[in-house]
Parts: sequence; structure tokens; C-alpha cells
Amino acid sequence: MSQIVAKSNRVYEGNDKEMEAKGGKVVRRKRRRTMWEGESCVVCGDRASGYHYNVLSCEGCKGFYRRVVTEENKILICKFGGKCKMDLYWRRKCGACRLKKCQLVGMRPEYVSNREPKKRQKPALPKTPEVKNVQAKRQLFFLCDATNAKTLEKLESIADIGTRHVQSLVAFCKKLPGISSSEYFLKALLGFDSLLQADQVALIKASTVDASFLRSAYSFAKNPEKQMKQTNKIIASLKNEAIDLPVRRFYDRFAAMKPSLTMIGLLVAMAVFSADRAEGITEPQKVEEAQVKLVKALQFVCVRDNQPKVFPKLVLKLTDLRYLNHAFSNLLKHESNSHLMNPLLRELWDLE
DNA sequence: TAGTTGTGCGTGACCCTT
DNA sequence: CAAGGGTCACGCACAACT
Repeated sequence: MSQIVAKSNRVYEGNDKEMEAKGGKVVRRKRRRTMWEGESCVVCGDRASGYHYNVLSCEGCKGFYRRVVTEENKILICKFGGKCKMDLYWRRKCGACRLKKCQLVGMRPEYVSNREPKKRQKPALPKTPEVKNVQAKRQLFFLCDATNAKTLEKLESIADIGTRHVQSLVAFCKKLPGISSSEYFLKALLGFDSLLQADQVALIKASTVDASFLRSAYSFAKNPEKQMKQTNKIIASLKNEAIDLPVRRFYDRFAAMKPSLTMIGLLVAMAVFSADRAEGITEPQKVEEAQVKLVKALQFVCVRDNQPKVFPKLVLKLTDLRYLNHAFSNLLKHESNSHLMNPLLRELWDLE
């Protein structure tokens, strides 16, 4: 049923998206002529209003992209299989595919200058050294919060552990931008959300096993008996003891360093920001820059916590992690019961 | 179970600023 | 004039209620 609906400055003929989807006319107020008159938005095909974020696009796609980029915690998931055709109707139905199309046609997040969403301003605290220190601690706690090993100790089976690991790793990565606006030493740290979505997925996929081992190692350092029971269970279920010794050695040496939760959090972040390990990263330089900053942050924390000698040892642990990751993934690929694992894990480890 | 109402949030056209 | 950012009426989705 078509009717004229007046919206402040806009005049629509009935339900615009239905009308548009059926090829109907949407009556809009006359607009100023621009040099882009007659051009179509390369994302959705609507009338283009100019070049926005590097792409000839409409006002809708411009606003959509700006919101997605500035609202850092936004998670877009396609409910229709990830292959939605972008047109005037579907652009409003599926944000995930719309964003994918925006990126595909070349919209660039760095063209969105104000990446911080507008919030009510809190009264600014004077930046004394004490205040800075408190702020730094808060930021670091925020960073490490998602790696809290406590919740992981409750896990009962491999699949369950893996799933929760993946979910908490994603949550952790989503929180990484939280430190990007810090007034302190992490000020310039590149946020995870500033990366292209495909890069984000590739990095998470490549670092899942590392993050799991780091959490388990931290858990072991705090409560060796409890964590070893869990590890024994995993190794027993894999029916392959080749990985047993390296894992135990890794845990022992890790525990001897007595790393703090903060250090673990930074190591997990460093494992995530490892472009050389994830295949097909589009913006490796961004990832590498972020990793360099994380290394500096880790060094700072080690010195601050009177453990300067621990810093090089922790960095070397990333090399050990690579070996464990490789060995563990290979084991899973040859594990006869891999089909019993959670589908999410199978997808992450490329299992058939 | 179906219909109605309330609420929160995403959308996009327009305007202002640079 | 182009392009980025802000604004806000509108409409949709979903929950709560009848």
C-alpha cells in the first residue's frame, strides 16, 4: 500500500525500500546539482553524491561506513551466508556484506579522520605522574582482562576449551582498540579494529593456538597441579605423546619466569599482531607497526615491575610457541576424531 | 497464539565546516 | 565546489504486554 509520507525534509512514496526493491520510484526533494549527477554508488547502486572515503558512493553508504569505522566495538555478522547481493534493498538488510563491499571497492578507514565515537566528556584529570600511572594500570588491566585464565580452568573438553578460547580471543582483540586512545605510552598503538576485517579474521585464526598455550601456561604458573590435570586430559585425548614433553617444558620455563597477567596479555597481543604468520594479510605494515609498539610496551612493563631480565625470555617464548602451534595443528590434522570437534575449531585449524 | 504497544537503534538526507 | 562530519526524523526489529 503506497502512501505519501512526509519526513521533515524528505518526501517518500510509501515504503521506500520495498518500492525501490520492486523498481518503484522514490520521490525525493530536489537536490543541488553536482558533477556526480547521474553516477551510481559503487557499493549499492543508489545515486552517488561524490567520492567518500576514496570511493564514489551515496550518502547512505558514506554514513554507514563512517559509523562502522567510528563505532569500534561493532560486530557485523551476515545471517544469510555472507554472499548478499548489495542493492538498495539488501544494503539495509545485511551490514556485514555491505561493509565487505565497501572494503572491496576500496573504502579506506584511514580516510575517516575522527575514529573515536562522540561521547560525553568527563572532566579531565590533571596529568600528574600518579594519575598517569593509574591510567596506565587501568588500560593494561583492560588489555589483559579477556585473557583471565580463571574462566578457562573450568573447561572440560578440548572442543569446549577451544571454543571459549576463540571467543575470548575475539573479545580480547575487540578490546585492543580500547588502549589506542590512552594518554600514556600506548597512545600510538594501532587498534585491532582499524585493520581490514579479512586481516582481523586471518590474524585471529593464526594466533588462536598461541593464545591458548599462553593462557594455559599462565594457569599452570598459578596452579600447576590443576592445569597439568587439564593438559594431561588433552594429551591423552589426542592419543599422541609426542607433544607431551615440549608442552611440559614450555609450561615449566614459563612458570619459572613468574610473568604477570599484564605480561601474558601483551604476549597474546603480540601473537595476534604477527603478520608474517597469517596468510594473505593486505596491510602487513600496520600489523608490524603495532607489534613493535607492543614489544616496547612489554619491555616497559618488565622494567617497571622490576623484572628486566624476563623481557628477552618472554619474547623468545614466542618462538617456542611457533613450534608448539605447528606441532599441535599437525596433530589435530591427523587426529582421527577431529570430526568430533566443534565446527568452529575445525574451521580455524583447517580440519576436514 | 496473535495482536498491540513501547523502546532502542540503524539509516540516510540534508546541512555545516573545512 | 568537493568531501568529511554532525544532526535528527523516521522506520525497523524485538521485547513486553494484553
